[in-house]
Amino acid sequence: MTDHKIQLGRLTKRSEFLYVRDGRYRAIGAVVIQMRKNPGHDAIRVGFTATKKIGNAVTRNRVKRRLREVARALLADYGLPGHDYVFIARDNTNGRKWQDLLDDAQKALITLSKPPKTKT
RNA sequence: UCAGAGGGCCGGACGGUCGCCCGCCGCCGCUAAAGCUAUGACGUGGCUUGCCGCGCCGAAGCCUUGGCGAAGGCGGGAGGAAAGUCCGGGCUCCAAUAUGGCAGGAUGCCGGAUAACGUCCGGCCAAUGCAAAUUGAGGGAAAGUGCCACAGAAAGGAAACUACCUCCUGCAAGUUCACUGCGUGAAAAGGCAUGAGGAAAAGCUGAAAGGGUGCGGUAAGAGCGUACCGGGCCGAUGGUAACAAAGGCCGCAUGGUAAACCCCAUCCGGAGCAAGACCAAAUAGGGACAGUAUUGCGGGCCAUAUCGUGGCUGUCCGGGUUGGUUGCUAGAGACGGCGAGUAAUCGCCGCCCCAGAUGAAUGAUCGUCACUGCUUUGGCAGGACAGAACCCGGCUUACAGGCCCUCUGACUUU
Repeated sequence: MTDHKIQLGRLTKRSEFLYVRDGRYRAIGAVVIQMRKNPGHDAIRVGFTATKKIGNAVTRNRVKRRLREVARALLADYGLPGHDYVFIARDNTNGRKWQDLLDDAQKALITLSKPPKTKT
């Protein structure tokens, strides 16, 4: 159980998003998750991205809120400390059922938490 | 009841679980500054030699104020268009954006409202509609210039052309009559051609053809005359005005286009909260003040008046970029009542505080009930347009579904 509060940090600068973009990523269902180890801290930090391809400002806001709830529900259990995450919305994120969206993100996070098989 | 016109309003509701942003409250912790003191340090005096008095310093102690952090409590938290960024203002800077002119731009019936507007309200005129109503860049075409495609004879000082009418001359054939013989003469009407004149009524066109129709008139015609319609000029009178208009005169004279140039009138400096101000960090040009020289430069351009700035010397210090703070939300403010006004709107009183984020909060999820559609009547789907970003007043555009009020026309009934 995770009774202790895990403080989720927030990515706010463009350079931080660009840093995570060069890390590992996994796309399942309606969500794409990028992850990269950040030696500068040992917390879990997260950012969200919804491009204009998703829709107008109202849909982009709603999609980012859903992804934020997904991250709050899952990262405490499946996130690795000292890593930065970026959740990217896809075209069907808005219409995806809530339980399916949770499953997608959970699978992606489990895959990412295992060490990579082929190390380059 | 059906069809239609105008205006106003709402933009699902309730609950469970888990969260976000801002403000306030009190508690705890940390921290900064000021103040107070001893069981403290120092100086000095007294004496019974380890106590007392005085002065001063000064906390890890007390107290006051401020800041930060975390558990908690309370309050608030997207729209009618928040949108497009199309107008108008407030606010800020641009070295002063002052006065006059030019250029450029915008607006354009009249009156009112307003901080202002290209907005709104009321009215006038024109067009459309049976009507309620709607629409209108709605000043000037006798200041000037330009343009009027295609078609058409002609697209603008009214003339040329076709066709029409009259007259002169010429031509050849025919008709009739006479003489007579295979021809001659005469006559009237007509044909063709040239010329002169009349007239602008007819000419397929075109968005538009220099008033229209009828009758008379005439060689043919013509406002040539006349009746009606249309038009122009003057205009009693009404209205603040746009404008309306009784009546009179004129046979009728200056086509359209100013979302073509232009003319007239009114208004307008530019850029925008990524404006601007402050703090911290770190690398090259640099900045401030004083003295000196007196000319150049500086609003889109010119002139006037001030104003700012540049060169050199001396002294003293820090700006682009990144991050943070501020600007930042109490305002042409919301609601209610009364009053003025046809209305837009304004005045007074009462009451309230109602988002301030910055990779950007204002929610995610589940259930119930309403709503809409389909349906085998059990249920199954769906929820429009759309997200504050300095703030107001408008305009424009988008919008599922629903509610209310007023008015018009037709039909039916009483």
